[in-house]
Amino acid sequence: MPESSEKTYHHGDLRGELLKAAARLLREKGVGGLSLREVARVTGVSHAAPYRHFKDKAALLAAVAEAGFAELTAGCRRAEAANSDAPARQLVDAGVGYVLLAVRNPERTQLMFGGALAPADWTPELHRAATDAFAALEHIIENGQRAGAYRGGETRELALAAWSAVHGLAMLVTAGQLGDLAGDEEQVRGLARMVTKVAVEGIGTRD
Amino acid sequence: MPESSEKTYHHGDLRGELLKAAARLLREKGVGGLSLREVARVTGVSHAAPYRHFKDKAALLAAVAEAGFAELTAGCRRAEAANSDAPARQLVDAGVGYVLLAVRNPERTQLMFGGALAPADWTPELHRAATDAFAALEHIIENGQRAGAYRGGETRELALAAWSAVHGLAMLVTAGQLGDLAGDEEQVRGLARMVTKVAVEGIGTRD
DNA sequence: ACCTGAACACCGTTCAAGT
DNA sequence: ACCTGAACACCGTTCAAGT
Repeated sequence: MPESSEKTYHHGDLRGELLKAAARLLREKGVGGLSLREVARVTGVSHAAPYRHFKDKAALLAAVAEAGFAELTAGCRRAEAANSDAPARQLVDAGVGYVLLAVRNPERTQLMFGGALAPADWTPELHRAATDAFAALEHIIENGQRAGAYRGGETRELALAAWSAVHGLAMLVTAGQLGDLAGDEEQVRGLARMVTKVAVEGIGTRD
Repeated sequence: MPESSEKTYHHGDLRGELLKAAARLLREKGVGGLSLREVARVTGVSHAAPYRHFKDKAALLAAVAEAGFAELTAGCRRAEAANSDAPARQLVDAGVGYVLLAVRNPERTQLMFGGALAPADWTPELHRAATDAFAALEHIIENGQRAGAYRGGETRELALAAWSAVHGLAMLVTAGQLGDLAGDEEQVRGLARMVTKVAVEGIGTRD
């Protein structure tokens, strides 16, 4: 509640406020329970106002998902930078980070990967963000191949195998398929490390 | 359109018809586009009638998801039976079957794992069906351990690693994250085989 | 026992109109 | 330029009433 402008039609950044409110409501009520009207209500604006800033509800959700992919990419790059010359550790760190990020934002993860956003609702920006995240992972695999830690050949395939393993665990945990692990971050970390290590073994040299 | 009963308040099996209609609409319009009112409309019954057979919309969806888990379990058992004394082949077959089943029913897979069903909406029957599917996979891993193909120790952990890999690929494909592979079943089969083999290597003996 | 029809409180989206 | 308020066509769910 800024004292300066009192009520100058929401001091400029309605778009940003809607985004923040949407992220919060998503976390609280889940993707099914989030309504555009409530986002507007909570932001203190009429239910038609969001349409000045987003084409429709899906566009708002796409923007939230985009931020999620950006965090995934950043985590991957951090893991790479923190373990130069240790490709296997790069991959394990990135994998653990991926799963932890998912478990800390289960509803957003469902939004990103669960099909709440129909293919037609994927904005070009969202596509870019998702592609970037995969590229960051692929880069880590490439490092490992160059160092002779992983077998040669199709980098894309090895990256897909590693991604699948980590992504699968993340989805199983966020869906609650493995029991209620949401609180027990240490256990999640352990499972993520185990699964990622199996992937490292699986794509490793020697055969 | 049976000629016998003409219109005797829908010849007995409204529950079954609703289930069938729901499965069809789910496939056609996705989990977000499916409404209980349309299920009723398509079945030729008033929009309040389904409530005689299902507590609410979530209960109907849960029943559809349940059937999906049952198919998963059946596929696993088929893969096991078809490859007795070849544990690695059991796992690869089961994995490929898992991914193919998902890609053939993308919307149902999103329903089963995508979080459209809130935790509170998981019926006991649905929980049972999901647990059974994991148990069927675990059994295949156990075979491999007994045969000395996989390393000893926690069967649950090895099974989780394998499940994560296969599940991750299935979710990435059905979410369209890997491009539009829905049509190209041969390519999906190839990717599934590759990912499952990496998992077999990863949990294999020798280190 | 099983289904209907009206009713209620919500949605997403559009559009004229206000400042 | 940016927002409002009424309107429209939908929802899920409930409940008295019909057969």
